[in-house]
Amino acid sequence: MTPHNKKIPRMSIERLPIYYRTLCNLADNGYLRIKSAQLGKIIQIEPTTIRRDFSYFGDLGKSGYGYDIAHLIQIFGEILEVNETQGLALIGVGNLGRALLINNFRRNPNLEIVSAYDADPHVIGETINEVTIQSLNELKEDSQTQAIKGVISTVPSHAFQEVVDYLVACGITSILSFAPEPVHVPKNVHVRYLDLTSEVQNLLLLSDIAEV
Amino acid sequence: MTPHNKKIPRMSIERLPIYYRTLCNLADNGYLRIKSAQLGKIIQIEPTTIRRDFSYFGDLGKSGYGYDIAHLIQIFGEILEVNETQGLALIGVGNLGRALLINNFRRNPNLEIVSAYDADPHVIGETINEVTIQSLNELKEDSQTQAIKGVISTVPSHAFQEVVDYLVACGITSILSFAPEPVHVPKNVHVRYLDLTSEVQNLLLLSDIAEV
DNA sequence: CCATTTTTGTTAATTAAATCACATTTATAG
DNA sequence: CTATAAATGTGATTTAATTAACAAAAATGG
Ligand SMILES: NC(=O)c1ccc[n+]([C@@H]2O[C@H](COP(=O)([O-])OP(=O)(O)OC[C@H]3O[C@@H](n4cnc5c(N)ncnc54)[C@H](O)[C@@H]3O)[C@@H](O)[C@H]2O)c1
Ligand SMILES: NC(=O)c1ccc[n+]([C@@H]2O[C@H](COP(=O)([O-])OP(=O)(O)OC[C@H]3O[C@@H](n4cnc5c(N)ncnc54)[C@H](O)[C@@H]3O)[C@@H](O)[C@H]2O)c1
Repeated sequence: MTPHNKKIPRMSIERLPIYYRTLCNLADNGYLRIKSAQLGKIIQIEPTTIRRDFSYFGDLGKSGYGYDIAHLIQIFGEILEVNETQGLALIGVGNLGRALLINNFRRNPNLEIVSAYDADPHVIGETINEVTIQSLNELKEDSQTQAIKGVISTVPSHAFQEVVDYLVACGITSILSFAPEPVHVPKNVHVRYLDLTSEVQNLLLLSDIAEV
Repeated sequence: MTPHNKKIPRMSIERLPIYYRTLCNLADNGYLRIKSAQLGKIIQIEPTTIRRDFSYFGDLGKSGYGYDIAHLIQIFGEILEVNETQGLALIGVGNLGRALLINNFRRNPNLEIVSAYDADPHVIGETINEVTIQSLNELKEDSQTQAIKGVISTVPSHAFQEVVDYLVACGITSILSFAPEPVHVPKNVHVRYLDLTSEVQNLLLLSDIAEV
């Protein structure tokens, strides 16, 4: 059997980071192999969903044996490009941005906030975790001299569209926002939202609507 | 036509908070009515999806007119229970938890972190934004004297299962975690994850796999 | 008041995701 | 080496979500 050539479903890709992280944890704990049923127990995904997901990335398992954890990590790590540093820029170093910068993806060696920007003159010039906060208009030049693969924005909603317009002008195409303000961008630019309020509201809602 | 009696799809419920927020913004800006097509433009959802979603909650629109914004806000607000304060507890007041507590859902008058807990004696006793940080084992009593509708956890992954076990013992059934550690809970307990690393990895991935 | 336009709500069609079910492969034990 | 057990990978099926298409309803403009 050869690897699929069908288009890989969006949801299978979305689950890759979870697979990757879980497999790394297992490897760290000395495990060498895993069966879809065991993995499913850990991350609460049906084994059959796991097997189908994996099948999109090649013939990764062995019948009667399971999957070699190191091999899965190798394959998934390649897709996630964990062997090259993915430089990120942080826009808005308020309370939330500061927390992200202090942590700076400690657990993910290949993700790194390499530069940070703010509009507040009181904040500009301050150094946190070896990153010196700059004025946002320095980003254009920075993005030419260093690889910035994406941006995390923790600016307030009211500033977000304006910031995004500037980022787009700088050639940034991947933006993750903590402000839920919907923005308009060219279709080659991707904006994802991490919407805390919606998450909390849904959490409370789905508990109310007592489970199936 | 009468309201549906079919089961409301998960995804329609998931979108409610976004509808609600957007409609409130429109109302704040003086708008009185909205058409599914306009709303779709703003939040990037197909008008037909919006109309179908709305239809689950009653006969809310008028042909040739659109939807009355105040009416939608009323209906959706009721479902989201925005008129009763939803008390939340915060567990883990490190850098991230602190940012959440300082903000404390400023923009959402009905969501409120009413108590905060940590394990670190240096942190316990400190007051942030009128909330005094307590030892986690105070939560059991607190949850009996004040309504805690849900918990936000910003404790490190390695502590999360232990914290969750305690929360479950206290009768908490809704938990939002910033640590991606998968935990086991009874099936009446809901855990949602806000997984920053996965979001970033997917953001970069989906940009690589150049858009459809 | 009537004709035209707009826009909803929903049935039908489509697309996407998850799951079932099982033939096939490999491991293992005797 | 063979028989048995275990687990994968994938067609077939089911379930869920989205989108298309359009009849019916309401508004608007003579
Ligand atoms: N903190 C939370 O609990 C929380 C929760 C949910 C969502 N959010 C979202 O994240 C945003 C940030 O939260 P926060 O608590 O860090 O707020 P904050 O006010 O502490 O920080 C915002 C930062 O953005 C900077 N900024 C403003 N306009 C800018 C611009 N045009 N360019 C560059 N920087 C600019 C400000 O100077 C400030 O440092 C919030 O507005 C909200 O939309 C925060
Ligand atoms: N900060 C980030 O950028 C970031 C990004 C992604 C995910 N996260 C997740 O959020 C978690 C918290 O992030 P942070 O930056 O605030 O870390 P942090 O270390 O600053 O804060 C963690 C807090 O949890 C407390 N704690 C530890 N064990 C506890 C227990 N058993 N009971 C109660 N409190 C306990 C600690 O005392 C500390 O105050 C991280 O471990 C990570 O899993 C953080």
